[in-house]
Amino acid sequence: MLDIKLVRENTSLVRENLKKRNNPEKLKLLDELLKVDTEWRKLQTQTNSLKQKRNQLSIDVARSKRMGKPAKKELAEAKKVDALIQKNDKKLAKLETKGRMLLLSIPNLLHGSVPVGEDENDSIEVRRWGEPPQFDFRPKSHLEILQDLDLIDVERGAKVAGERFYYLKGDLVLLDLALQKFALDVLRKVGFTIIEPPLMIKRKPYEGVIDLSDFEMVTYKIEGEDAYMIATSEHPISAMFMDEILEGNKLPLLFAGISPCFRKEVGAHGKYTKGLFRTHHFNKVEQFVFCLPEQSWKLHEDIQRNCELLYQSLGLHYRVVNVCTGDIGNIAAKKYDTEFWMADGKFREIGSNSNCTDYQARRLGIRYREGEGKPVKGFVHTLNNTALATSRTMIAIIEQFQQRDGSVVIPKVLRPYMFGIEKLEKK
RNA sequence: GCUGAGGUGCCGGAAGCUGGUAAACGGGUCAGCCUGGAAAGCUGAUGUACCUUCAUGGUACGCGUGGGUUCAAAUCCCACCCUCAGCGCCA
Repeated sequence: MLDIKLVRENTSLVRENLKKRNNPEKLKLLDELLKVDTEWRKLQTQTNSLKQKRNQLSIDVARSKRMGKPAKKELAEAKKVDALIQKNDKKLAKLETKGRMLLLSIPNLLHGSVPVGEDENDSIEVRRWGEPPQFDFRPKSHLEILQDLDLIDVERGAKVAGERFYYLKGDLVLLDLALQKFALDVLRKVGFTIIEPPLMIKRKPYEGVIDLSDFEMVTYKIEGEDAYMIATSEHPISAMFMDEILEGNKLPLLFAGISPCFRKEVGAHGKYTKGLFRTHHFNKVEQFVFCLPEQSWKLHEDIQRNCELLYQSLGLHYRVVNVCTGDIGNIAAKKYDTEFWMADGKFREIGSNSNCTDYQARRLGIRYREGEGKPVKGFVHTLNNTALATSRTMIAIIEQFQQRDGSVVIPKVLRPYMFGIEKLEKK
């Protein structure tokens, strides 16, 4: 959410920003927002003076009563004023809701370094690490390999839980756990606090974190309860300090969240969904940062380095993309996607790193001050970056390190976490 | 899940809870005075929104949240959230 004052006072800046996004709808919404806001302010002022009148009449009534005099005239007048106030209050509430919805739909201000473009094809590759693996045989997809090795059961996953659920088996489970522990160990060493968040959260904090449309498209709701399954630990962690004031001298707060992630994936039609790539739940270690505004751009690069360090230690071939204006979404001011090489020769997303500046924090009411007792200075900045999503990282390992005999070599750094196993192979 | 107590400012914490302008007392922070400088002391300020202005000033809102009754709600009524204590259930 942007600051409504910024929208009012610096409309041209907001307008220019929207033009870059290849989304003319949003410009219309901005105009509507300005109209609603003007109307709201006018009515607010009007209603405030009506309330002043009512308060005065109320005092008059009280005074008359104390002196034992009837106050018929004042009561009648007060009733009239009150009716008007109630009417206005209803209108105000409507305008306020409408204004808030509109304000929420206005996306964040983009950083100057974000490339302007229409869709993912206009995003710019900023670097590439490693070399694509060379095979002297036809490389298989991870799903083929895992099924050949009897490490996954997709059919029974579908029978019991539905499409895009699965059973992981045998050493593949160890690999999943090893990746999580490995990521936590690395992040812990560079100063992150490990967090295991609640896996279900209430509607109100969730509204502060995601777009309304995401409730339908992404999150599972528990029937009959005010509870939603989290789609990533980013959500409960960002909502953690909702409506709180943080001490500036204790920032930045660095959290390494670990949790399963639950996603409906309603809008996944036409996207790549093979095997473990896009499933209804997966495990993930996430980096989440609360910081001062002046710290966020450096930290954005820092946490990018962290996740790349993980992929490099695993020896994976990947590239980093600066996501363009048409594909960046509403919340981030700048976003890097990290994409890994798959056996069909294409790069696909393994993680994404967003600097949300104060956009998320304003919505959640997370502010900061320089120290205890000092006045509140503003909203914190928040950043989130995948450290390691196990499902996609496992795909990368399996497809990039597959062998002619159908086995898969385990990266050396993971072996201490899985009883020294060197290969996934047929038992 | 049940029973009981509670939720008040930047923080602690009291009174009001037989409806009539909420905030004693203590602490923090900021500004001013004092000082060679500081501490202490004294004085004032210290939430949000809207209008107005060069400065400023004015109004409304604010007692966990959302409703209701009333001219008027911290106070009365309803629903919900959370904390603590006890009981119950439970890996």
